[in-house]
Amino acid sequence: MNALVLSNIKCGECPIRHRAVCSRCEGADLDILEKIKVYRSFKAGEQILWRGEAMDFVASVVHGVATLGKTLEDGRTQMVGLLLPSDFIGRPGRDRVEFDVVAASDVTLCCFERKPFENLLSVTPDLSKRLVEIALDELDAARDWMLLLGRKTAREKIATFIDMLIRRSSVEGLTAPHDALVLPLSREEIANYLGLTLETVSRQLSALKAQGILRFNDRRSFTVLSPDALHDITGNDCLH
Amino acid sequence: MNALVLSNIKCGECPIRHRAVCSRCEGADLDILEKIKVYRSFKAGEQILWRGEAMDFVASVVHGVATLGKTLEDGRTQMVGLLLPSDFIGRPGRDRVEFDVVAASDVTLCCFERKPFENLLSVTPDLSKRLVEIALDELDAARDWMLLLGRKTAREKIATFIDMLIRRSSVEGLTAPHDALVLPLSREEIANYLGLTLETVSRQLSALKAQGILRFNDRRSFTVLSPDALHDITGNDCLH
DNA sequence: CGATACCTTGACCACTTTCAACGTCCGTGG
DNA sequence: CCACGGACGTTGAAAGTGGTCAAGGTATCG
Repeated sequence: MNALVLSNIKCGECPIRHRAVCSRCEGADLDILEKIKVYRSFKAGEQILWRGEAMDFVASVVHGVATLGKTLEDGRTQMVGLLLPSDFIGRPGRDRVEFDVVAASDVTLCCFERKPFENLLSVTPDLSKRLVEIALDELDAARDWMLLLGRKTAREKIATFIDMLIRRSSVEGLTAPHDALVLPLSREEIANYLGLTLETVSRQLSALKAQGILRFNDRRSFTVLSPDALHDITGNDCLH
Repeated sequence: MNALVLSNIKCGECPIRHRAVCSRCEGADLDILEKIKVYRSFKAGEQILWRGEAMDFVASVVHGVATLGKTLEDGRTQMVGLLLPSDFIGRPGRDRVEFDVVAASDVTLCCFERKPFENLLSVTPDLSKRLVEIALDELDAARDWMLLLGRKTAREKIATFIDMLIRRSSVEGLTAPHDALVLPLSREEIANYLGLTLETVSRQLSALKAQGILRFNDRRSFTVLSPDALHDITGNDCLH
């Protein structure tokens, strides 16, 4: 890991405090976290961690979007996770990652040195409980994505992806003025997330536009004109 | 959950003791587990848990194979996990499952009542550590499967599946005499695991047979004549 | 011995990928 | 300021992989 070190902001003023791994920590515990944390920033496209690399740090995403990806020998890649602000990198008891972590946009991480963090973990049930909760949420998300990758059509995959963006649109960086949403990924990255090619992604987005379900302001920002129609396409349980 | 209750065997004689959730428990902790455990058995094809159902029990698989599956409204299903002997059902702090659990063969479970189990969990770090470890292993497995579902060809999927059977062949129930392996699932179940149709599974197995990589004794049991050739087909990192 | 569930194989079809060309946006340097 | 170049995105046509539909085969259990 090789990145700019920034000046920290106080935990009390942190925009992701309410959802991040530290959300249940107060007082003395928070003081310790405050002491061992370091902000680091990465430019869009920079590799944050390489598969198999030892992790000296665990971290929360403060700003920006990062991707977790796996690659076959011949270069085919599949994204296995998307890290938005407040999401966490690092697992209790594991010192290396099994995938590449890449900054999809400019990213700021709140990094904790591994050793002190694990020490705190062993004496702070709130922290370790939260971490287990986060891991289980990721497991649920991974399994939902398995259903998408294994059984959904290109159309359903795109609709599901955008539906997920709507659900997570409260996090910073996914919204533009006038209720517009922002695609946090390029067409190629979306393709790698959905198990498609970038051409298919582009065609399906064009199709949703042609059907009046989406309206694009520019290549990255758009408005969902008909959220219900979109949700119906996802193939997921209907809401009513 | 609705199943036969069997007479228990002693934890000390349990075939899955060394790998299961209880593997790190000794003495008094094991005595408590022994007291709250109940063996239940299910016939092949029986539903063990329904998606969304409240779980009164958590359990380890003692004998047999169970599947975790998700289903879209129109009936398409994707298997999101395979439970072999020693694998665990149930998550710390979660009282319902997000998928269906079905017995693929006759299954025996070692069930622990939820409440006493969670009480024990909160005072037995060995047990909760092991449970977190299990959840993280499942997360890794889920992500490997995402790569398979999103990016591998039918041929690679089948090869990867059989390669995995070889790796896990030490567990009871996957081997037949003379080094033969046993498919723990029907063609349709394999298809649901790999995001294929049963016809494609059948064709790919026939192709591997035609190439002299597999030899079938009957529909469920076969011998891998060329493990290296099989592994090369998986698309995973080569071993050397 | 027949019924049924499971599996195999073939022919055809559709969806997604592949390959290719063109378009658009944006930063850089003349 | 505009021209150029490169990254990114769109669209079209052709190809190919896996799906669908259909028929027949095989094992197993009454």
